[in-house]
Amino acid sequence: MPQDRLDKIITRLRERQCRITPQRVAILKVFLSSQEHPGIEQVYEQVRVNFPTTSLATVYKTVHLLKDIGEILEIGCADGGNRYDGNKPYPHPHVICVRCKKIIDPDLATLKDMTTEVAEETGFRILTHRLDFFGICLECIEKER
Amino acid sequence: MPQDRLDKIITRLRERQCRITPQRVAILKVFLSSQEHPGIEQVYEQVRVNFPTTSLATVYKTVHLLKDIGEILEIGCADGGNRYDGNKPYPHPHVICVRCKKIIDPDLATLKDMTTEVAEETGFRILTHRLDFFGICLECIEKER
DNA sequence: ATACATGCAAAACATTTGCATAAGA
DNA sequence: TCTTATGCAAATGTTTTGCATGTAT
Repeated sequence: MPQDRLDKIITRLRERQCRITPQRVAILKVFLSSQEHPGIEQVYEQVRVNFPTTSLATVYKTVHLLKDIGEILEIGCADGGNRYDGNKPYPHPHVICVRCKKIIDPDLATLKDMTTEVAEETGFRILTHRLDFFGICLECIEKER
Repeated sequence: MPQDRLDKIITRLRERQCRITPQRVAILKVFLSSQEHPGIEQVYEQVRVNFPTTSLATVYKTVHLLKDIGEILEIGCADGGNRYDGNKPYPHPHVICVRCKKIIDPDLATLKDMTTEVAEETGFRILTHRLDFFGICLECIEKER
């Protein structure tokens, strides 16, 4: 778990006069130590291992806060519940298995100046983007045989 | 409104032993004649002009059906309600204004063999993808001054 | 005639909100 | 101390579902 990043985020929260509560730290640690793009429910369950009184509302509020300050990225999954990326909180592609819901981050050589290209063509001031591929992962293809 | 496409979809529905009801035809016509990527509520209101007894549930069920057979594309808008594209029901990029919710389809020179690239790198069988840019359109930039 | 679709209301979810209480600073 | 965060329950908004009735074929 990247301790330096945790410290950096805590500092940023303090600067915003946000209070550093045990719940917030616990939620942050779940995001920073998870490679599985957890959803709200997973974060909630993880946090309740050590802080059993934590409420779902607090998880939602904290996630909203972290999203607002740009320290986690929301992956709109449309179907059941959003997922979040706390390790690479900037726009990047995802590959999502529609069977097991696994999400991985591919390396894409393409996808360079697409944002620039879109801005020039549309006149939009582009703030962010999302690029998600949906398919079936190797393991699920095997299982289907 | 592309009459030939409407006929083609109706034929496909018949082949699936689906019944061609006035509500379904009305919903289809809204999708085929709209360039504004309507949401459920817009379709509902449009359809009720001519068929005032139509229920929201019927709109949802028909949208689900059309999505299933691949004749409309769902644009996951995460925030308030999904939007749909009945004119280009295959994956293509969108540029979405976060202020006025306008959605336009840009022409992108890039974005060629990205799906192939992802499939090769991850082993996934890629079924579909989405590429959405979020920003502020020219009109909304003006209004903000 | 007989499936299948409709429309209504209720249910199911995810998420947000109001407010009294608890607890960081 | 004083303000902000928590936790609960209720509210919200979207989408789904069960079922009796209606209707396309």
